[in-house]
Amino acid sequence: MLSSLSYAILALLASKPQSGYDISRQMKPPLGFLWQARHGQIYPELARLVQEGYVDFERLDPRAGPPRRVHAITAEGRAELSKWVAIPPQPRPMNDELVVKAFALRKAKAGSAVELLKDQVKLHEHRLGALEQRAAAIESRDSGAPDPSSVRFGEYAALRRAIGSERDYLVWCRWLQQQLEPARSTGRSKGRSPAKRSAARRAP
Amino acid sequence: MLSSLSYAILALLASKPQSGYDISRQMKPPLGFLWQARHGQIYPELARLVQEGYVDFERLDPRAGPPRRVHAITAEGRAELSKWVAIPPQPRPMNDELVVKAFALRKAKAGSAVELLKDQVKLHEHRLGALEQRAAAIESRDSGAPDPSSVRFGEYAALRRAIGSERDYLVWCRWLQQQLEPARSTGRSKGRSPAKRSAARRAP
DNA sequence: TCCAACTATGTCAAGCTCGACATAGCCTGC
DNA sequence: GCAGGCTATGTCGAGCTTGACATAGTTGGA
Repeated sequence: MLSSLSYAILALLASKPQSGYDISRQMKPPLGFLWQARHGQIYPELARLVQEGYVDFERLDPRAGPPRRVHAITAEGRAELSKWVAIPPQPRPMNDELVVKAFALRKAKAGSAVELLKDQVKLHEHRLGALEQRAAAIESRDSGAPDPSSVRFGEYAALRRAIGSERDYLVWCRWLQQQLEPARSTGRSKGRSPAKRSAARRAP
Repeated sequence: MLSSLSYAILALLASKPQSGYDISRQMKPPLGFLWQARHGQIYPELARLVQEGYVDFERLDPRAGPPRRVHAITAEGRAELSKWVAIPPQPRPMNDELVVKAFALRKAKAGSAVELLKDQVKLHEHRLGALEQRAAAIESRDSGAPDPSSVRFGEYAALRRAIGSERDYLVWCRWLQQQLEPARSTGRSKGRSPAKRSAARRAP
């Protein structure tokens, strides 16, 4: 049985032959949106896939720069991948430290929490922007969403998932900021009525 | 340096003294919404926290059932927790097999993919329902969202995050289903106009 | 009566992931 | 000239996580 990472590598190689370095760039956190991994994990996995016969490679010696190993998926690799695609996925927990910090917020000063949230919002806005740009590039090329039979459909579907996820994350961060702001202000909140405060906190 | 799991345990113990079993029930996948972990990871971590002095416990021997160890956070534990809450969180990648499968979808029959999505939707609808019920219970108790100073605020914030995440996941699953359905139908699609098909696929 | 499921705690091997270390040539700016 | 950054590949130890195995009393149904 191959690891999930192996299948992610096979999926990338099925879309286009490429080097381990190319793969690691696409999977590199925090911008990777298919499967995040570091090169330290990718190269050994790639070597294993070659050994098992699911992938082969060709050495390329460009004039400039170090030699590259361009990997391609084999017929066996394609068969293995399509078998795997049809079986139910294993859900992985999305354990997020920020959620734990929000849970334990009462133990901290509200000020540091707001600082922390601002940084998080900035980080996720950056990632969201990059993802949206990529999705927009595909949409302008295909005049909307690509057809499921298109080579670009897979990337587009993965992008939509990542974009939705980031937007939702930002919505939550901003909701949390809004909750904390009235409590933090030392002077300004005096002018605000309790009714207004309560309305701002009310769930939709 | 403690692990993220340790802080999640401390956060739970800060809200209420409880046994390792209680903690493992709250963290048990797939319903855990603060931090997911199995008991096999929780008990050793709890023992370590006791050894480090961040947690202590009391043996309780109920008439019925096996003896329980009710753990409580110490003053040192609270200090450690509030120090940690103020530092920036480490982002963990949300690697989802289903996204990889969607990426590699062209390699599979559309039929099995739709089957698979239906199962996923059912699973996530179930989790979403359970989370919404919990959130609703808190909202009815507090007539809306709890105040940030409330003991229930942390749980409510974590719940909102999990609920948003599930809803977003379901939106994506249904979008993907919609994309695949027209392509899968062998006879029914003949009556549908290409314009309609294209409009259904268009990005918002 | 026996089997299954739940409470309650614990251990452990195997596998996955991260971050650091290592090498080496090329290019750009100071 | 040289420091820093990029391309490009690889190794490795430490730590995190999973899933199975282990124990043992209680409750409820077939």
